[in-house]
Amino acid sequence: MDELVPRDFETLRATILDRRETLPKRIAQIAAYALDNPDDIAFGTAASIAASAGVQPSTLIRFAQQLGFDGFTSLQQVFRERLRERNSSYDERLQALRAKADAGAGHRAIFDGFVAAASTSLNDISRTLDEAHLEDAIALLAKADTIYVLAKRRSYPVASYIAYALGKLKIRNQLIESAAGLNAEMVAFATPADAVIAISFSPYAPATIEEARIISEQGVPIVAITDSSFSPLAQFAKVWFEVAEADFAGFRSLSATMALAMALTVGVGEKRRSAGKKRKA
Amino acid sequence: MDELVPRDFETLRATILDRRETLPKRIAQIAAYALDNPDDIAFGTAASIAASAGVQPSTLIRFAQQLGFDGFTSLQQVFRERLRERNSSYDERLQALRAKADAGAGHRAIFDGFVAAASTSLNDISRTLDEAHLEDAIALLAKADTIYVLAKRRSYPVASYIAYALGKLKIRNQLIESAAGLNAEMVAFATPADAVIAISFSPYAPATIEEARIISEQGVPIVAITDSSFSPLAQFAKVWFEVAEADFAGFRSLSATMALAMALTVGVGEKRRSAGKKRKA
DNA sequence: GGGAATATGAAATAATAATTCCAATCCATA
DNA sequence: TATGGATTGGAATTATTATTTCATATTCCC
Repeated sequence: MDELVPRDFETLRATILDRRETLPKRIAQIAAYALDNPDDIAFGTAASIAASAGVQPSTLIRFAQQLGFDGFTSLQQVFRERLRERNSSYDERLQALRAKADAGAGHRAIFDGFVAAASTSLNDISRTLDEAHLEDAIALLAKADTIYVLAKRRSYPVASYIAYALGKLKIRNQLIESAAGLNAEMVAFATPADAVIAISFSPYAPATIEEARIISEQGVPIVAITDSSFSPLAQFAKVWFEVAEADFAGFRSLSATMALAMALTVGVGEKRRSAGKKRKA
Repeated sequence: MDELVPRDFETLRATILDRRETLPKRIAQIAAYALDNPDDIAFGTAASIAASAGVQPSTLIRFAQQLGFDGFTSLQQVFRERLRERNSSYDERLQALRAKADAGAGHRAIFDGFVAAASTSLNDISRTLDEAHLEDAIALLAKADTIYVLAKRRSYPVASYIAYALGKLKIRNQLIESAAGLNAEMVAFATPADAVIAISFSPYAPATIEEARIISEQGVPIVAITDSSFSPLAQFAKVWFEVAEADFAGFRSLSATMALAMALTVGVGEKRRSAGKKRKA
């Protein structure tokens, strides 16, 4: 043995590419197949992989041995490890990144942390979103005259994006902003024929809660996006979604909330378009 | 057989959680282990998994059979398929989802589309972000008296989040909003001792470009987040980032931009904190 | 073109892993 | 507390899969 055995996928890949020219035909064939279909190597049996690649199982083993492994099985470990890595819970990565950032490991670590927090949140909501709630919420919003959008502080960016998207889709909407202190008046215009999208996470902005309470007492149905069933928003809402956003460096991600918000918005647009002919006539 | 066999991981997971209460002790033990360590199930052998979970291999097989599989092997397929899925390029998934949404496959497909678009964008920026630019941008912003934040329309939510985060971090900042039409005056206050974060994507909001031009002519350094080197913002900027956001149903994701924006913001906070003693004294 | 070294195919063999079976144990119920 | 049914442990069996072997083919020098 004149060499170290590649223990991780990237090294292995580099080694293979490096020797590509010098490999015998069939071995090169399996080498190419391995780089093109790493998942198959990870999961398949020697026989099945060999068949897919159009070689004999023994060739596959020779390939592994040529790379310094003692057999196909240990080569396969590297491919499996790769999947594990790639897949290793974002939560763990996030944990590691938080530690790294705390230790002052540069700004790239901070950036990676935010990316990981966003990814975690997206994974999470993807798993937990209740489809029936989504349908209910869209149905409710689609028949509203005006959609009011209510969110402050940290959640405000989501509200402003919803308002932008609704505008683009030509859906009448009103963002309840606090700039001029006219919120109470704005809220007073809402009727049961309208609807509200309200967004708030712990610690809940008091103004959001208060306005949600008032508006629900006027009989206006509310779709809420919040973070737990104990949220005061949940009790005012006709339909509510629980969204758990991962946080990093003290700032929670908005990615999951954004995705849900956009799905609601575009969903409403779709629903109106397909139901439009009847009503608008 | 009184039931359908779960063919995908999510269904399987739901089935397991559903029956958790009614399962015999050892079976419940392996069930919990399976949900906690899905990767181990995907790659391990019946014997190794059983050992890790503290049960007999036969129990593992009974577990599988109880769920309707005909053995451990077919149960394992589901866990392997999950890894394959998770790992299969988000781009391909996005493609499929777009088609599905176009075909009117319900609102869940729309939601999945936005999640996939966000994930794709995050993956992408994670790969392509230039670390040196990040350092430069943070250095530039950290020494600014006031950070001006400039973005309209689609990018406005990002700007508002930046402003919120800067405020939280006690960093003086000014969001250039258009509400009262006083932008020109606001912009006129900026000096070369300040800095700007400007965000704009094609089709570039004319107001953003115009204000960026004016402010750069006043000698105020600009950090830009935009989508190509041809962007008019890029030419006014001292440092600029290229961010490619995937789009779905006509709306581009903001997740990558958000992650970058947060990294800049928190990065500036960090830098100020570590340099603070010198300057503030 | 001849011959040695190398590469390949196919089947035999060895290893490993899944499954089955049965005795022992646990648990609920009368 | 006895009894039947369900559950569990552990070894025996069966199936599957990796590896080895050897005969055959190919390639590369001289």
